Amino acid sequence: MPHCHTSIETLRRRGYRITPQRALIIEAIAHSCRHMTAEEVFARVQQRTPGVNIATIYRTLDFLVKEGLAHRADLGSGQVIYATIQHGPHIHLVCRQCGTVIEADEQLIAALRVQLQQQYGFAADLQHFALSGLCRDCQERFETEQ
Amino acid sequence: MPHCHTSIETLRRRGYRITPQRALIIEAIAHSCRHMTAEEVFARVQQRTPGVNIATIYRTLDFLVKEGLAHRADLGSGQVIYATIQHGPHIHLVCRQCGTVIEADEQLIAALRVQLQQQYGFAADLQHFALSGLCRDCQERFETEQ
DNA sequence: CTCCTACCTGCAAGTATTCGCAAAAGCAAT
DNA sequence: ATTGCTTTTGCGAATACTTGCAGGTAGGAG
Ligand SMILES: [Mn+2]
Ligand SMILES: [Mn+2]
Ligand SMILES: [Zn+2]
Ligand SMILES: [Zn+2]
Repeated sequence: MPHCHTSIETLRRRGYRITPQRALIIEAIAHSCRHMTAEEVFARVQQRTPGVNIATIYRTLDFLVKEGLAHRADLGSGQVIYATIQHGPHIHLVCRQCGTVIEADEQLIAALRVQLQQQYGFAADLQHFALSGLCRDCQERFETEQ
Repeated sequence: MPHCHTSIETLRRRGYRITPQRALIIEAIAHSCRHMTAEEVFARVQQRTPGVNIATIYRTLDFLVKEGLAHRADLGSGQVIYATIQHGPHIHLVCRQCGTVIEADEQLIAALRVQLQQQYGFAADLQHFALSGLCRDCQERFETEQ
């Protein structure tokens, strides 16, 4: 997954500085096919270059999200997860009762995306996000208990 | 807004104990027509009954969310906001570049709600939530900068 | 009204993340 | 290669929650 270079070039073109820390962090999330927590990125970066500070990890991940090169999602697990924009698009359905996570197809929100753009001029980040609610089992439990 | 009683009765019916702390917190969010942060709920509760701990505020607000009696939304302001389910349904569109918040009509996600229920048996909490993205101005800025 | 016990709360310590500031280092222009 | 300006980083402290645990209390049984 050599998408690191794409991201790095994009940032350079936009006038940002490419520091070793940024390159390492971009490489870390580009090489993971899954989501990563800030701590996981930190551990991987430390392996190669000890001395990078955890605050830099957080700052850089947030910077990449702001630049549209990474996604952030809070599934309510206590730690936020990050992924590259290459991470296949999908929605996480998180049950607020039991914590179960269902992965849903992002096609579901294709229509919503178009409407938000047309009615509000808002380009929503819907490639990778979390929705809270009740899973089937917990709905049934709620109904029987009233 | 005497919805406190409805919430209290619901909880009692479900077998939970009604402590003075819970009653105060329920009353606090029921009387505010807006969102409240945990700190704001804390301040209001303290006025009436000093001694209630901030941990109880957080635990109770999360408990109310889990029981479906309150909504929680993270608009990225640094503090999570809570509101009763009476709070009129709407979506917050939060720009990840400039932080601007647009309030959008929840009708936009009526179709999504139905699809999630049919395809995944998931009852999504879509009355009051936040979507991240780019506002019109920031989109234009991004395009000109490439 | 009193007792019992599971559920709740206060407290203090822990975790995840953010922020202010001074020093370090990209990178563009000499 | 050197300089200079501005961005970025490291560090330590602050913030916004969260958790473990021991003692307190709501509310049902007797
Ligand atoms: Mn995912
Ligand atoms: Mn709102
Ligand atoms: Zn569930
Ligand atoms: Zn914007």
